[in-house]
Amino acid sequence: MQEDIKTRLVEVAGELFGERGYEAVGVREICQQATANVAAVNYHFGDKRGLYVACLRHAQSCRVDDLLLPLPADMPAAEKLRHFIRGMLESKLDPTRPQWHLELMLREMGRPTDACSEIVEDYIRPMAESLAEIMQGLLPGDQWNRQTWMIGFSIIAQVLFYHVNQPVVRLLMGPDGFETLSLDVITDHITRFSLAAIGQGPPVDRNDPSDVAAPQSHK
Amino acid sequence: MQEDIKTRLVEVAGELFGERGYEAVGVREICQQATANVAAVNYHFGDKRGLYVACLRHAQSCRVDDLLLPLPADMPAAEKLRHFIRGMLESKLDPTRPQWHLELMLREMGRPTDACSEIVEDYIRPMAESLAEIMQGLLPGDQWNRQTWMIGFSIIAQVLFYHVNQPVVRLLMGPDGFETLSLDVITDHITRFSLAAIGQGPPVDRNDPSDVAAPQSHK
Amino acid sequence: MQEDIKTRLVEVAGELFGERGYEAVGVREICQQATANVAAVNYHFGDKRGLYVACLRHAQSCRVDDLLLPLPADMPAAEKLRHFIRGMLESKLDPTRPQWHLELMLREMGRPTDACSEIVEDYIRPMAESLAEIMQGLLPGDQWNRQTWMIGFSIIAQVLFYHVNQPVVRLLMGPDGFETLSLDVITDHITRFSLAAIGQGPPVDRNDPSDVAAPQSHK
Amino acid sequence: MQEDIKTRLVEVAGELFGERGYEAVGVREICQQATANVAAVNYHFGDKRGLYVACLRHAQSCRVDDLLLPLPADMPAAEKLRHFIRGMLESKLDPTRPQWHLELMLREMGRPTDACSEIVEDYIRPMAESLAEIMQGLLPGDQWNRQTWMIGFSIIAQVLFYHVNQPVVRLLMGPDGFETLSLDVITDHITRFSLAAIGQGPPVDRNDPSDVAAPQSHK
DNA sequence: AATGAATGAGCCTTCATTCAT
DNA sequence: GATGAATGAAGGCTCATTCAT
Repeated sequence: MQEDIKTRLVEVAGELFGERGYEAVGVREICQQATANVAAVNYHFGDKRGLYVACLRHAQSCRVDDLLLPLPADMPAAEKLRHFIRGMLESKLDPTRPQWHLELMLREMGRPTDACSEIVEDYIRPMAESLAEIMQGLLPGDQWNRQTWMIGFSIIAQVLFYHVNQPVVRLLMGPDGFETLSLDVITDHITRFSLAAIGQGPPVDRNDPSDVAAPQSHK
Repeated sequence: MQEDIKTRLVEVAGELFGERGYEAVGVREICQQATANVAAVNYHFGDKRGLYVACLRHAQSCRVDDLLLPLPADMPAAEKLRHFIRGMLESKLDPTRPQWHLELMLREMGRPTDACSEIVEDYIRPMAESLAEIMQGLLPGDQWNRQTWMIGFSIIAQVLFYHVNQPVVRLLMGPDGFETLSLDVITDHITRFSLAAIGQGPPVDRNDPSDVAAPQSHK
Repeated sequence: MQEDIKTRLVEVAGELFGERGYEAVGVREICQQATANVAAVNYHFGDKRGLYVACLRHAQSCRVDDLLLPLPADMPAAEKLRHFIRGMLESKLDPTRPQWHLELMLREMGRPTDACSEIVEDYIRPMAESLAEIMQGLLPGDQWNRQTWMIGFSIIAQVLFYHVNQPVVRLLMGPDGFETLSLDVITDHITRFSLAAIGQGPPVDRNDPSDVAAPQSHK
Repeated sequence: MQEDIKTRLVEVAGELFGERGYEAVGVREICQQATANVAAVNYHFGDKRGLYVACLRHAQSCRVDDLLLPLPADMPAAEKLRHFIRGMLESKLDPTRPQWHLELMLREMGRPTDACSEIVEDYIRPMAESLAEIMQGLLPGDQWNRQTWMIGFSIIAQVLFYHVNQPVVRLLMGPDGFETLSLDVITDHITRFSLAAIGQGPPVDRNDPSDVAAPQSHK
């Protein structure tokens, strides 16, 4: 038997909202793809916006779980960071999992609606805490001073960049250059760049020949 | 006498597009706010999309010039980088100029339309080249290998983060904490973080007491 | 209870289209006269053109049946022709049935759209075949050579003339003269003219005094 | 030097109106094709309808002349009739002369506007008189009784049929059959059909083999 | 005399939503 | 509880027309 209609509606709508934005998607299309009645959205969620926040909530409830899975205690902090970064990047590039969860969040963060603060508390802050914990392993000290925030932002920023600005990156580097930016390459770069910035690794070298030849030497 | 109607249309529309996105804004509203006729958009710009790209072009033409002003040749490369970063950040926070210029571009980059490649070529690429030149001063070598791109992206990413995710940052740090993130503080952090990452400066230290007390020691 | 809304829409639209043409009629006006919502046209017929072809189909389905009713096998061929001609003329003058059915078809024939070929096949060709059959009774021979077509056209042409050019005829003959053109008079004239043309009756004589006095001697 | 703007406007507009109908043609298109200003129509003709009636008048003034050119007095009446029929048909099929004059008239006759009665008096009635004169040569007698009118209508009707219903004829006969309907063939048929109908020629025979082989034996 | 920039009414269509079933 | 037919508001756009020049 097919899934619950409400669930189906949320999943279809989430995907479309993530893909094309709130305004560009019509309820007709959503209901049709979910094999539901046109009135189903209004019946189950009050109105279109109600469905949107339902998607947001669903996305956050799903994501929190697998982004925060505890890493082995004996893993080196640098390796934990790499996992964290890779985990965030993965959802965008991994075609096997629905990417709209993160997509939707990013959209919400870029231009916050009423539901934004909720998202931040339930989704973003846990992630930030997770990252803070990792950094605590790298640079023990006071946990939440401004400096810590900013370092965290610098790391997250790099991840988000590849997430959000993919098309611009493609245009800048050309299709061929862009193709070489595998998940591994990006993960490796951000990790090394960030570790070096906080004095926990060797600096990144533009002229490092190993980079071009064997992008992921630390895998 | 009031401004040229075409200009007024672009300014009003740009603001609204930047604020709410292309689809969420109607030409009727634009024309009303610009005290213009409903048909004015179609008359002057062909159609709504035409007005949109006109906004995009206007935004880009305003921005490009002042971001690329040549820096003194004798300025240290590290200082040039700081200026570059500060320049980008400034445009967001400077209240004397309409902020929709950047808003609109960010929107376009996040969900590129046909006009995106043009923006990239005319606005983004020159900026990238400007940054590459600075980096050439810091780390002489091949100019455009992949490593170079990624380092550039890591720097830009941090700047964009504070542009795009301002509301999230405020929510995470709380209003008080957020207030301390002056333009100087952010500039300083990104510059130091990036220089350290490429081995051109001391690592960033979360526990550095000087940071909290006197954020911008290099000013 | 009032008629089905779809029917009402077709009837109102058909009348207006027949009266003023496709382009000169707006959906607003149609819906208003049919006491329906503005969106009703698009909901029920897809778009305005959809309503138009619906009108066309309705018109054709109403007409086809009663024009083709089989005539008694023992009726003389000449009499069959008279019935055929009278049948065609009747539909124009019969006040009990909406005259827009024919109006619309004539319009379509004069300036054919995509739907024209359909009308021709479903409405015109059966009529042509019906006429051909009658002529086969008058002049046995090959059924569909070019000559046959042209004779048929000459007959139909006369009927259509009185349909289409009624106002011109009135102006030319004056109101009084026009009044004497009863259905019987016209039927009689066309029948006699056509029969004479193919050698199946006495020639028409402009000076025949019986005509003026007792127009329909064969009634 | 180029023609007068007013003339150019009338000619371009007449052609377009004749081709696509009044409503389907915009003043923009007219002015553009006439290399005139958008406001020229309103300036010279008051409004769009003013231009339309100007076209009508122009058409009538042109047509009257060459349709009524006096035929040689010694020409047999039957031959005069053939010339008359051919003259009317010609304007449609002859590509060297602008066909919109007649086109426009037919349009006006089919659905008369305010200008119709004027057209009838200035254009149609002279034509009718011309035809009546020819018929007087064929069947001397009272000039304007009803019978005369109807015979005239029967002749005109056939001509108009091929004029107006060209597309339907094409669909009915198929493209190949239609191609054989040259100007000569049609002229010949109508002439023979009409002469036979009034007892001034041999009847038309569907099975006449000469027709198929040599369509215009009387040429 | 003639222009062309600018107008506002109107066009068809699509939208999210509602209501009787 | 759930539907789908039907709604009215709003969408972007084109139109014939006008007015200052």
